[in-house]
Amino acid sequence: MATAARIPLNRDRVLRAALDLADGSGVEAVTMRRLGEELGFEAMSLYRHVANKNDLLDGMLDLVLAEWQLPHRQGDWLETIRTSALSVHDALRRHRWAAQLLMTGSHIRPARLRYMECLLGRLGDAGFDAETTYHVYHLLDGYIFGFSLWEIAYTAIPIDAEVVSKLMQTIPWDEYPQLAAHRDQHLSDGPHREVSAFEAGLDLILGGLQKRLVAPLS
Amino acid sequence: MATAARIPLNRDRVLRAALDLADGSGVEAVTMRRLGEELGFEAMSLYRHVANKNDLLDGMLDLVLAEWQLPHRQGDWLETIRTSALSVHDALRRHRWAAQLLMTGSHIRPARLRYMECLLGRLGDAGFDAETTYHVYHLLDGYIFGFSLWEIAYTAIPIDAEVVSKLMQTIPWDEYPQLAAHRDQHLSDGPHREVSAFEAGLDLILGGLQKRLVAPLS
DNA sequence: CGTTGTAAGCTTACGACGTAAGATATGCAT
DNA sequence: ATGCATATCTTACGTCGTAAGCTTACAACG
Repeated sequence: MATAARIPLNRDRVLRAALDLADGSGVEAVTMRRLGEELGFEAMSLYRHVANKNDLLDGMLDLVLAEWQLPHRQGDWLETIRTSALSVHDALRRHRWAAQLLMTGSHIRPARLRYMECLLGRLGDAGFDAETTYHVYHLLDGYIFGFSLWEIAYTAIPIDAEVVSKLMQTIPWDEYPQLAAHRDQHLSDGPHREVSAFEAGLDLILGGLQKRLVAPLS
Repeated sequence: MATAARIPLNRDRVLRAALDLADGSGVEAVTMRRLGEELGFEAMSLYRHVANKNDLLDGMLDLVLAEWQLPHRQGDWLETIRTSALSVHDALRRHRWAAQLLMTGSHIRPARLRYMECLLGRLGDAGFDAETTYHVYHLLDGYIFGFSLWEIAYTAIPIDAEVVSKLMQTIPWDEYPQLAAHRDQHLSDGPHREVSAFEAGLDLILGGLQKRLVAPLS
């Protein structure tokens, strides 16, 4: 660390170090002092390259948003939106902290706007009228980001032996027989390991939407 | 405030004051010092009634979870789950900060476990086999909480004239024509005001699930 | 060569935060 | 009056983001 320390700092180095730190230790570990230490500089030196902490977080978020695949305007609309949704889901899973940042407002980034624009355009091209597009957009956006957020919240902690034994002891399982059975399914290997609830729900929604599109008055 | 100050403190008073403070000024305004001030006591006095800040947040969350309507085990399963989902959605909208707390783990409360137990039981009663119940549970839970979370994040700021004018200036709308149209729909009155995307998506999912239940191999 | 301007990094300090440790006050049983 | 338990307050520590100002390093120019 000491050898590389004197390579001068720049915004990109700061942002990538912050991203690595967040990936490894969670976004709450990203403090100016800790980040400075990681880079071999004093905390206040970072302010030469980043306006303030919020700007730092924005920059980190931009790096994640760059991993999204936008719903482009050619090909089957169902397939396009499906692929894009999965890429968003995956990017957020790779950087769990990003979901938190997306929620705590004031982080509306250009890439996010571009995503919205593309999705809205794709829905219009698919044949939805303006009124329907308005609702379908909210539905899809809410599902894609919401589900991802929730899933991330529940898989934030890696499930090792210690966590399992703690859960086993903390919760009065005899009061919750159904939940205990569900827990066993989680802990056992089996066919359910291969299925993604996110994909399943997405397909239910997309399937329903397609039916509405073909026969809107049914 | 000074007159009521000498009514002795108790856990319930502390929790309700914290809830009011969070409802009014956001969960980030709930600091021990500010909360003490609100009650007319010193910050450290609160620790007689609350183990630490995490315990305080847990207590606040319990008050919100008490507003959830569990999916009971009689009547039509679709209707039961639908009603319960709407009650969760509404409770979280009433206390937006609660969504944030639900996400940042370690806040698994008994009421949340009871909710899980009920929903799992209801799915089993409805006729889903164990394997399907496992996935349908994840799907519904992810949708209900996820969508609510996302919706709350995007409606956290009350939309007044100032916010609107700021958005108008900040965003280069000519780069995003579709988004501009969507914005206009938001700002205009019209039939879309009456429709809830949350309900629409929920119905798409529940409808799809019912079809699977009736004809699982279609 | 010295001088000087600028950018990069560092030091110190302030007011927030959660909370540990211990001092004080209040009320009640003896 | 005395003793004790409970409730409240005081002081202090280490964390955070960051404002203000200082020091260093280097390039341009005479």
